[in-house]
Amino acid sequence: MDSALQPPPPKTRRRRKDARPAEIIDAGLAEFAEHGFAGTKLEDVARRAGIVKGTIYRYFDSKDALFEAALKARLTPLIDEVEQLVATFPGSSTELLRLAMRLAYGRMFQPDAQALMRIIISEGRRFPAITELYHRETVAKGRRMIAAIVARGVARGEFRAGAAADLPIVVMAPAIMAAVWKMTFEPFDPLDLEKFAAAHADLALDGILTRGVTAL
Amino acid sequence: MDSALQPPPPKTRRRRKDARPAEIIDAGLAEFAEHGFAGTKLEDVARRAGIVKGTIYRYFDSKDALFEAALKARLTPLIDEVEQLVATFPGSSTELLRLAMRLAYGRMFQPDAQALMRIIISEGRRFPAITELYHRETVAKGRRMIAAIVARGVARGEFRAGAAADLPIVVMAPAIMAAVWKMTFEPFDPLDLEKFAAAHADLALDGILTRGVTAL
Amino acid sequence: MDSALQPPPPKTRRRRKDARPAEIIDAGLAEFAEHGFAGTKLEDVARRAGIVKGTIYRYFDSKDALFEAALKARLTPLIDEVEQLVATFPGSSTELLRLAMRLAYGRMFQPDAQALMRIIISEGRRFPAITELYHRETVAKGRRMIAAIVARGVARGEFRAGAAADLPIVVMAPAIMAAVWKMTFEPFDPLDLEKFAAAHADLALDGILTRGVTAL
Amino acid sequence: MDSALQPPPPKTRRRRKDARPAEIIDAGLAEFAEHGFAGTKLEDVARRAGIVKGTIYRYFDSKDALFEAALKARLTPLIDEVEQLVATFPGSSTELLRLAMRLAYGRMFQPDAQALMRIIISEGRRFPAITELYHRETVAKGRRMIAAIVARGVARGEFRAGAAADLPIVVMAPAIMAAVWKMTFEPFDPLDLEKFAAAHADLALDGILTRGVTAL
DNA sequence: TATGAATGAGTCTTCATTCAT
DNA sequence: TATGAATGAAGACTCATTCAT
Repeated sequence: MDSALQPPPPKTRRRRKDARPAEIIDAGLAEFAEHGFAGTKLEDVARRAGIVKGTIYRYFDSKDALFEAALKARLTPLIDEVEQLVATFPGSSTELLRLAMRLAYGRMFQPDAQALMRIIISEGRRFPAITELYHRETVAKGRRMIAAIVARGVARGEFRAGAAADLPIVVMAPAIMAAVWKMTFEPFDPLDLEKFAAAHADLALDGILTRGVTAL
Repeated sequence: MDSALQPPPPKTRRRRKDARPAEIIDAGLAEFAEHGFAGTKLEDVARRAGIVKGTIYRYFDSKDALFEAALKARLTPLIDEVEQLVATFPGSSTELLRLAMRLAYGRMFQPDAQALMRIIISEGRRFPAITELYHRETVAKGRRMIAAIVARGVARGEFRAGAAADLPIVVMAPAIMAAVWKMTFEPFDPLDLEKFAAAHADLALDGILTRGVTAL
Repeated sequence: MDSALQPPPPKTRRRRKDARPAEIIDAGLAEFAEHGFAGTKLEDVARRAGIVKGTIYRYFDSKDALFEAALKARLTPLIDEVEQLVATFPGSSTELLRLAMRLAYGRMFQPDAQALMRIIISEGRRFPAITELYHRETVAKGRRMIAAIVARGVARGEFRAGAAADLPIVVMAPAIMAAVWKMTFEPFDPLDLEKFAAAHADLALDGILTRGVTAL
Repeated sequence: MDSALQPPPPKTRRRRKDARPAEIIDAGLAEFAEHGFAGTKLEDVARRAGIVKGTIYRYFDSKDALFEAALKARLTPLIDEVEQLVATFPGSSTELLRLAMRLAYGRMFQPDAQALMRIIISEGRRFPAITELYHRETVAKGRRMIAAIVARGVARGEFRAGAAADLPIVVMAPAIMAAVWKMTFEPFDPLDLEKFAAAHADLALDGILTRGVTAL
């Protein structure tokens, strides 16, 4: 997916370490995710990219510019066609929801996506344009997708109408917690993603209440 | 609760610039939450506290020390007695869970708690000791609490055993998403906390599936 | 005259090298005159002022700001009262002109004035605001002064009306050449200022033609 | 005159970007005059010459080398034969002086000569070898020329012996002021060169005093 | 204790210069 | 020969920290 961003290796051997923008962006993303914007030293980015500090400026006007470019490069927009998928999906809404959850988990826990998320949470306030972009291309689309699925389920009588269905993002919410957990507490208290995803699905579909019992 | 950290106002009037540690900590917390550790300038902290940069060093050895002190000061440990509450709670487990959720929401969205959370997410990696402390005093306790509640519900036949009950933190997970959302996307796409909490409770208790239908 | 710009020495002993703005300005002016704006290193300015690079920034926002401040501080405006002097001068216009020339030479060849002039010539294009200020406060006033003197001489029948009297700045012009010469060729071909001033006066008053002979 | 420095265009058509030394020198001279030595970026010189930064190094060893080469290339030595002209000039010394002044003005206000002068004034101190060369080839020769003319005038009884005749450079001095003025204050206070030259001649020949009146 | 000036170790950024193609 | 990428040594500017008062 991201591979489109990295042009194929050049035909002839390169100078020293092959330092095209893409590698700088990779290095930058990693450093920004690790140290935050202010805490990142361009020297470290350069070293990680195998080049020298000054070279960064051949491709990016400033640290800010690199930051924005790096985030934008990795911000892989959710495909809009999902809504069509929803419309044409042959199976049950439960299956569809499970599929969506698998996609979401599969995507959210890619290293790049994790890095991006961490950066957005940490630095978003200072880079509203990027936050807005991220929100528009990823968050909002994801929300529309899950809303469409829930709406379908309700329409077909598979899902309950109610407060949860009215704010369907809550259905996907636990995945965010898992992501935040992983980027924060993993070293002290690792999270078993498989189990968590299963618990998530279990909760989201059936709730915690015993079957047949009317919730308070 | 925090009051223990803020000594009672002195009996006599203070100088215009009243710069005790607590005010420095307040200022520091705010600045750290806003700009991150590396991005925070002690000069700004001082200005916000109404004092002068050098004065900070009268109370804190270094920026690091202030950072740790500020976080520790605001890190209000969850009271351990909750488990007793769970043991002695007279009502239904649903009621108990709703109560816990109210407590959680009431607490997590205090400005201080939000600031703390944001800082932990942003800077946790670089300050493992603090992250660990936060995890121990807040996260782990919260998890034990919710686990106790769920266990009680299951034991009393009110809650389903199953994947969710096995990883009960998932029950509280959506609140985290709300917190992250507020600290990140609120300006672009505000979240109605009341509605969200209601949807959360609705989902957590009943799931999204229609009643009486066995989930796939 | 400039002394007004240098506050009296402080009552108590100073820290290290006594580094108030005025000393930084002195150092800056010297360095700028010697190396031009771009060629001047703030480190050198600091060293010359007996301080450290960073200290400059306590007093000046940037190299630019120091540059402008330094020039403005040394730009001692010509006193406007000269015109009154012209109106009330009791002697002949020749005496008055000689007096003005003495003043001009006495002033233009002060080290500060030389430094200022050299900087204005070298950097004026890049700092139009300063050039304009210099022009307004020094050059234009000087020109008005000489114009007034010449007008007086013409009115009293002492000076010839004619092309020179119509553009009286030409009367003072040779002094500029002397200044430029001194700042440029002095090491190779020193200029005897006394002799030059005498030659200047001789030329300006009598011209090169023999008396009684009508020029071409 | 300069043509010796610019080789004739090649017989065959050139590539689009025709970047021989002469064009680099043109560009360099312009940039140096505009921004000074330190303030000039080779990248800008290259762009102005229609080539690329690295190419400059094919022709010049360093920025310094380009600087010197550029100045030397434009430094058109005054022709030594002037002295012969003086010796053989048929007309009056006044006519001869006027002729010399016309030549001087005609030459000094060429764009190249202006650029050169500005650079010499601005950077001369840092490049004594060039300053000395300029002095030797232009200034000193000019001075000899004017000295010869004045001497002739005095010898023929047309010019007064006296202080001005003893330091004949003062006769030409106003032209320098005009040059400095043009390169510095022209945007704020333009100088009418025709009028100035006329005033200059008027002053230099007749002085400001009324005819028939003994000065001072 | 509080201040504010000073320090100096960084950090970003620029740019003359080199080098492989 | 010309290019354009890369280098690395500065240089402007910042800011945590120190220190005299």
